[in-house]
Amino acid sequence: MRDQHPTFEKMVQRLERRSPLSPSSRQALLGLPHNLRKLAAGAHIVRDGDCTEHCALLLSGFAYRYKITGEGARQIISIHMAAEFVDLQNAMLQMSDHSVQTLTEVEAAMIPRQAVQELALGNPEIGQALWIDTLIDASIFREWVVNVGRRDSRARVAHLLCEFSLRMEAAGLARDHRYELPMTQEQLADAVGLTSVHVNRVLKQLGEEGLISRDKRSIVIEDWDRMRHVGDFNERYLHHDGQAARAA
Amino acid sequence: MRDQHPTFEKMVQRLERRSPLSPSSRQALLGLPHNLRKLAAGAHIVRDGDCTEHCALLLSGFAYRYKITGEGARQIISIHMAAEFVDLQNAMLQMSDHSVQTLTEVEAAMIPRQAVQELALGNPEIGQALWIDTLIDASIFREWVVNVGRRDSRARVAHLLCEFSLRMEAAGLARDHRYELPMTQEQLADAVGLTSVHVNRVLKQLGEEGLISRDKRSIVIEDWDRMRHVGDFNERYLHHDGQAARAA
DNA sequence: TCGACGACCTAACCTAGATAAAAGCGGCCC
DNA sequence: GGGCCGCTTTTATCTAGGTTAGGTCGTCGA
Repeated sequence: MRDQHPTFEKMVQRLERRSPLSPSSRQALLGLPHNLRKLAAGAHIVRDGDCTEHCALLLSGFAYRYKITGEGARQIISIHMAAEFVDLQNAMLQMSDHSVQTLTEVEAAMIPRQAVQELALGNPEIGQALWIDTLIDASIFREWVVNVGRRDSRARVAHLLCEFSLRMEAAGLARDHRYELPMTQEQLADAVGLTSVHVNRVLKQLGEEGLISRDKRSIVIEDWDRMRHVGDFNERYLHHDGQAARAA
Repeated sequence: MRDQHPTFEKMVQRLERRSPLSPSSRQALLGLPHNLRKLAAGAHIVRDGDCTEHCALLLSGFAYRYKITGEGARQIISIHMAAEFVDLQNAMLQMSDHSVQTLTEVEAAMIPRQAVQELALGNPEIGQALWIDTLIDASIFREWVVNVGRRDSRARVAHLLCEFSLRMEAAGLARDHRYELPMTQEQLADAVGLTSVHVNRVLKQLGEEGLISRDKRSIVIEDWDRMRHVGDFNERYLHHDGQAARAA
């Protein structure tokens, strides 16, 4: 596979944080066959109903997962960033039940789903690491159900900004609660189940209260503790910390 | 393990619908060590923050997964029925990020998490089957994000009733869109992100429109097609159909 | 037989957030 | 330099669903 994109290394580190990997497993992951694709902002990686033949690993840029209701409303279900797999979900399930679209320009490694499956089946250590990775995705989905189902608009937006901040930092893409939000207010609205008008009001208010400041798309969380409180944010669900699974 | 509870067999069938299992894998699953527990309605199986040592397989009865917000509101995240694992999620992740409580009297097989992990690591076929099982849970979470984020009250309730109907039938617990709903209107409300008062309004309205009829907790969906439409329900996300993964 | 309790139901009123419509405001392309 | 387009911001108005409060009904236990 010639010289590997450096983000592969980050992906392996990400998996390793939760699940031990032997040197050979590490090599196997780094050696996954793939071809590189450059995608413009707004391009689709997977569409609802596709029978996916590839599993995309994001090498740079951002993407989001969404569904459209019968009424035509969009709900964004998760946001993904470099070193994350999009559609490990769909690599194992025959047909995609949702769409994934890029937020920014994206470089992605398209890995044949066969290769992922064979690796997971042939190497239980890797199988387990990938499994845990999807379990953490599921944990984030659960938190989003709560966010959208039971928090008011202020908390919803604050919660999303907090989640983003921590995930960006964990990915090495931000520091000091300061980052570039790669989405429009309309996309933000579709992520928290509000309208863009109302998201705008909330952002303004959070600014006036000194909780955040922003300039164009860049966000600074000025008062992390208060923001955490306003957003009812507890990072435990991200499972960023340590060992997820004890070795059996 | 003496004589196995018959629901173990159903659990194996459930897994087999999506992922092939050899006879020996089947035997290994049936032979999982466990002890039986009988739980009263309203008992906790796992609490948010617990370090779980067991993974519960529901043998009879119903349970639900939920989180409580800082404001004290409850969001129900999923409902589980016989032959389903609750907390396969938590068996692999160190600490539970949510609670699971019984809706009815429940018999559960408490399987030591070590045993599940060893089996998944030692037998990739089983590892894959369990992985896929959790991926389907995740797919349901995604649909719930949409339900709660972007559908109006009528559609939300209808959607939940449709999902329940199909899942009950798939589990052999119902027929002809007729079933016993094992939850109060308040729990229903917490599942769809509404108040119980409003759920009551909506149920009444669905009844008046001839979409459902009910008597105490028992529900009959009188007009499945219309109900499906009202609830914007597309069962694909349940992945009930066939092969989820092609054998590698 | 009488509470006590839990679930269900209803009605009157209120508000958070939706909707609609338009004005600013950069870019960017020609 | 001018026009267009996508995004943000704002204002005014409306409504779906929340809140509060109370009533009904069935069950269970004393």
